[in-house]
Amino acid sequence: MRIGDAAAAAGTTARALRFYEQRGLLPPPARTPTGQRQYGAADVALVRVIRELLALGLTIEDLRTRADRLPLLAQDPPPPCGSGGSGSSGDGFAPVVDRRIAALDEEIARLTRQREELARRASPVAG
Amino acid sequence: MRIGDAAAAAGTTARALRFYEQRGLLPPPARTPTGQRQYGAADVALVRVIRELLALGLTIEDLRTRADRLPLLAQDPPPPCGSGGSGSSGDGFAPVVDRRIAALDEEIARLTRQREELARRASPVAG
DNA sequence: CTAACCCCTGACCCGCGGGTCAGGGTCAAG
DNA sequence: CTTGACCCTGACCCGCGGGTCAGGGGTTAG
Repeated sequence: MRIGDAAAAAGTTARALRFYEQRGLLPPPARTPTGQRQYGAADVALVRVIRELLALGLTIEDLRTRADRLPLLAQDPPPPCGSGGSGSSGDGFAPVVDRRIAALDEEIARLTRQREELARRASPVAG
Repeated sequence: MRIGDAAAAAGTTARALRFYEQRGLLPPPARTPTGQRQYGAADVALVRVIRELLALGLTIEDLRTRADRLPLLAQDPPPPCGSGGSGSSGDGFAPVVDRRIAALDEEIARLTRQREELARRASPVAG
């Protein structure tokens, strides 16, 4: 499977796959003798996981530092929960997920304050 | 008043004042014979208004297209309400404020969905 | 007069997740 | 063999509100 097909199968672009590889999220795939990247179904599943986590607001750097654990999340049945307390799979993602949730709470509160202040100015019922 | 003092009085930096001037938010001030910018109290008040509106999420472009109306907002008593319906002062800001509020609502909803999805994954009570 | 600070313009830098081009090589079908 | 679609790398571009640097000149207290 060449990069364009793999990208389409994962719902993204070839550029994104090269970018993830360059940033260390995606392991360098095998190459044909002429240098073209070759992907398999597992790679496509991995890319889907990466995009899902990015869409949830984790950063490239968050994923890069835990790139070795990403394939575990890509398996159809998530691995059985270990003794880890708050992780989604006993993996190392709990800290970054917790930080992201905290950042989201802060951001939501900030935007809510902005919204209220703007609404107050737009209709000065008591102001 | 030179730029550094005006910036400090408005709670920002000299760089920001030059930037606002370059983008057309702030009228070009008088200059000394040697080219240094000279500001007055009205300019400082205007800069305060600009920063307030930027902090509420309006863009440089939003303010640029209405730069002529900004000084009205800088006056201590806001001008009496005209016949304009939903404006904060019968000015032309209502449209951009409404758009910004809508954008905020959308963004808040998006972040809230992200937060819920992350929380769901972090503690899979019913995954 | 000199030191220390201020100001001038113009240009590049930040984060962040890629998009888009430029200039070339490769693959599959006709 | 040619054509068209695809792939390669490297480099610059986006938004956005400025920060920071570079190289030069102004200003003011001692």
